Amino acid sequence: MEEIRKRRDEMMMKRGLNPHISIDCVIFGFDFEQLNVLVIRRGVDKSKKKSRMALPGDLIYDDENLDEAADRILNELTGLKGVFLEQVGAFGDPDRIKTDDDQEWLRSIRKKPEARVVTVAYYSLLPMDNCKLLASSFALSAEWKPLKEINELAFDHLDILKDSYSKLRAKLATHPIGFNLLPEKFTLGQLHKLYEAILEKDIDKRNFRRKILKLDILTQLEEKQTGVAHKPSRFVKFNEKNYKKLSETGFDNFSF
Amino acid sequence: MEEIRKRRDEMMMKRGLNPHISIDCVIFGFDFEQLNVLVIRRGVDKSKKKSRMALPGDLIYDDENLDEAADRILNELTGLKGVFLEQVGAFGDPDRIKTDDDQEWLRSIRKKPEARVVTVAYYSLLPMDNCKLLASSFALSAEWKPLKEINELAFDHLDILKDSYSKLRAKLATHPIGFNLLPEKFTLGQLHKLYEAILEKDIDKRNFRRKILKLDILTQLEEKQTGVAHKPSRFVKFNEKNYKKLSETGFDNFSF
DNA sequence: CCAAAAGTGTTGAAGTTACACCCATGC
DNA sequence: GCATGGGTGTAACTTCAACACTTTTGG
Repeated sequence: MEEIRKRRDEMMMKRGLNPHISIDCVIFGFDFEQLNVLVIRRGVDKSKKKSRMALPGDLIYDDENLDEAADRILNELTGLKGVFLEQVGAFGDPDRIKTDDDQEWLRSIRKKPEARVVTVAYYSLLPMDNCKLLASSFALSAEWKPLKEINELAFDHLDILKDSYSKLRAKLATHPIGFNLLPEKFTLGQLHKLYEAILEKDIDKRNFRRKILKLDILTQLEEKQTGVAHKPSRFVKFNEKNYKKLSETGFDNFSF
Repeated sequence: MEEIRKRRDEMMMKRGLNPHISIDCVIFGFDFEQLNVLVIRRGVDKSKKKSRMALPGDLIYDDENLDEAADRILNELTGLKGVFLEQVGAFGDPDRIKTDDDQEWLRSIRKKPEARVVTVAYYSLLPMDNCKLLASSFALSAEWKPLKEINELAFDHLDILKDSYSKLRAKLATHPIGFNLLPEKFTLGQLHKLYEAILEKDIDKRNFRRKILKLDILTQLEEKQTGVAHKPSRFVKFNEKNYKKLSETGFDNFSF
């Protein structure tokens, strides 16, 4: 703990941490069954009761903009670069630091633990497979947790998570972003399950396939699944060009 | 100028201005012809060249949350309370203060003009009629300007405006929010023009009316227009209950 | 042979688009 | 009487929702 603070203090000297603005990231991953969120252990475990987990986040540096800071946090934690990342918004209730536990945690990592901090939340979609979970300057450890099982988080992180999730669902209704949660090659069945998991409802298989295919953003590959105990599915990947275009325009609807 | 700073300094003593976070508001109004935006004059007119205009905005107080701060700014400027207000997001490029002009303005109103400030942007929709334009602690004067004629603004306010506008359009495609720009009683023709103005395209009159009416959020009134040189239109107003419900759920579409 | 997911079409209902004329009013 | 926007219906087309069976593989 003392170590962490020391290292951070050194960093601050060099680069200029801004103690008033932080970034928190809601990192979504899909394990082909359900939606998961990356949460960190803070490690204030003094009194043996398990401390609440938190969203990964950090203060920003004075020489980086908000998107860059979010990118940095994501990269420190997962080793990934250039993944889907979108701002959710700013959260800044004066009383967002609620519990003693939270306060203790802040004292352990911040120079001015009592200062009001406004946090800017981002959500990110990434393929869970080629993603390591690294300890980092702001997290003792990190782990994936099913979205449905997350009932409490430190600070106002549960609010942030809820907002992020509803933003994800809204965006999914107008933009083909779900793909960001899957590996490069995937099957329509996986995509189908992904939509069902995010939207929390059953979707008719035939209608789903028709609708997705009509978007014309997928290229069918020759390669098939192996080692599955059922008829193997053909893999698909993006048609990058069409996908980009559609990602920008979206397929809005009350459209006239 | 000196006056303004003095008054603000007093306020800060009492209440605690947070010099690191500001709020900027994009206030949209509709004059039955086109979309307008409320911009303020900053009044740094020393060198006689007209200074650029800006979005209304202010630092936040330490005891108010972000939504409250936005509400306060809006209320100071227009006298209105409880109007439609939605967060756009945080903007915080380290170099958002671009010109000498901007820097001079900051020196005139802020204690620490060189500090990095992250701003949280909101957009607001309000009926232009019962809205006064008041000078306020952060604006010498305010005026409506057609959106289309705004080609430059101070700081990064033009970026904020663009983002707000596209957020407005996206939201309009899924939620019946356009009504917030109209007075309590309005005609379908006015609403039609409003949609055309925001979406920047012609919309077939009959299809528009059918689609809007099918939402079942309007109540037809007996009262008709007077003093118009054509067949007078019946006024309509909301069915509050249905409107609320639809505002929350939206009428999304890629929906399965 | 059994379990498990892949893959495939049709039909009826609902929604969308495009389009033209008469009406009520002020001047 | 003329200019202006208000108000109305239909037909062709597209999209959507609901629904069941055969195929391929592993075990």
